[in-house]
Amino acid sequence: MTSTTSKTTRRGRPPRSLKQAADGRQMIIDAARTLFADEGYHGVSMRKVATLAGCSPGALYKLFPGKRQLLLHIWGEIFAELIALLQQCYERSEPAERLEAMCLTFVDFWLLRPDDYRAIFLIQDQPQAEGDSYFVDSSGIQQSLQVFRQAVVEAQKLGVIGEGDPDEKQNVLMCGMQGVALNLITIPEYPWGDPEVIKLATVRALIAGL
Amino acid sequence: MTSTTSKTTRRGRPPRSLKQAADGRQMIIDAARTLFADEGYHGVSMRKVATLAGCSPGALYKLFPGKRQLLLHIWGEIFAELIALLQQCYERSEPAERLEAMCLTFVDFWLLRPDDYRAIFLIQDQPQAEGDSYFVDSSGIQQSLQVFRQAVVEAQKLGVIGEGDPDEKQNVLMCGMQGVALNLITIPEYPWGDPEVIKLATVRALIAGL
DNA sequence: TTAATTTAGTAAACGCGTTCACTAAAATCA
DNA sequence: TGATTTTAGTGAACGCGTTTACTAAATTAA
Repeated sequence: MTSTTSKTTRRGRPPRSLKQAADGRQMIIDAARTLFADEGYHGVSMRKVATLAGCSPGALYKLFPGKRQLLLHIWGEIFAELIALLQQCYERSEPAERLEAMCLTFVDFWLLRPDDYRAIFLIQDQPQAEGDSYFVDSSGIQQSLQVFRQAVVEAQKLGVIGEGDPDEKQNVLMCGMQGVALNLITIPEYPWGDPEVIKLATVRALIAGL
Repeated sequence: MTSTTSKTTRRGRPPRSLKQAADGRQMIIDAARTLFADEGYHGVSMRKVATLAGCSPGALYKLFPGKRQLLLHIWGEIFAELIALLQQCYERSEPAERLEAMCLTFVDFWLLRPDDYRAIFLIQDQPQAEGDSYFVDSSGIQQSLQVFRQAVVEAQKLGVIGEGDPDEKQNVLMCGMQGVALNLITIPEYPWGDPEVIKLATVRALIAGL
């Protein structure tokens, strides 16, 4: 124990308050967003973000551990788009075909946005620090995917897919769908055949096999 | 027509002969291989390769359009390892479980080599030129995967998976397996649960649903 | 006040992939 | 023999992500 109350007055310059830090982060995110909207992914560089945010490149690293963690907040918007589409799909489809329709929507979403897909999944700078669940926590992916999760549960009730842990079923579906997107987008030279065919075949196989 | 015989004597310095170019490429590849063996992926930089090969960084771009196309030749060796494992797996397993065993081997291979996986699939510098099927052609992936293809065909004969285009079945399986690897490797923060569980669940779902 | 301590932020540097202006070399044409 | 043309190869440069040495600022302790 350093002290009983542990409120031994600190000695040097105080760090930014949480609010200050959050505000600073928001400034930077806004700058990045502007840059992204104007010039696309390739236009978002740490140097340009810093310039637009009115600070030095190094200063960004006081608030974000790296570029990836900064871009995360932009990716959140793209996921929001995906979720919105899934929601629409959920509402407009019949229960029996709902899961398949949503899965196809999921894959199509990425196939139509190969650049976004690459930027989100394919950019891994260095061996990421362990335990800092930055990605999922900060963008609330899990919660957003709840509509998908619900479709899984309902499909189970309808007997479209088997019983068992719905989280596991959902994960299997997501892995499979991302696999299709990954392969078609990053290895376009391989003779995958008609994208529609492999997309449909994969989704149906997964649903039939679950 | 510029000329009937079209063998109008060329005017300037002649370009490297095909053999010269191939030899030059081999020098560079060997340098890259050495660097890779000594220092891993992060040790392979165009500058260091050039130094080791005894030329300037710019010279590399006369023989390779970019780093990715240079690394391709190293990746070929990694694939060879994978193919060897698949071959072993084929020989050691019973026909009825062969396909599942090989699929699991496939996924495990990447899960045990996340750095290799990232280096091969996740590094996409710029929008790739269209039509230059560099990846598949140069490393002969398709031909190497024949043992897998054979397992698919045999599984069809045994009724383990359904009938239909075996290429399509193979593609679906590969997409699914890569999907598992991709997700577990690049989004480790997400609660995928036990890797073994999702791996097995995905492979079995695919096989059961095909 | 002054010294000590802690943080914020900057400017320069590092190594990177890649491009480009340029020089050197090797061939043909006059 | 030049003069010309085409390619090989170099070295400097660009912009990048990131790190680091340092300065400025803000606080407490003496």
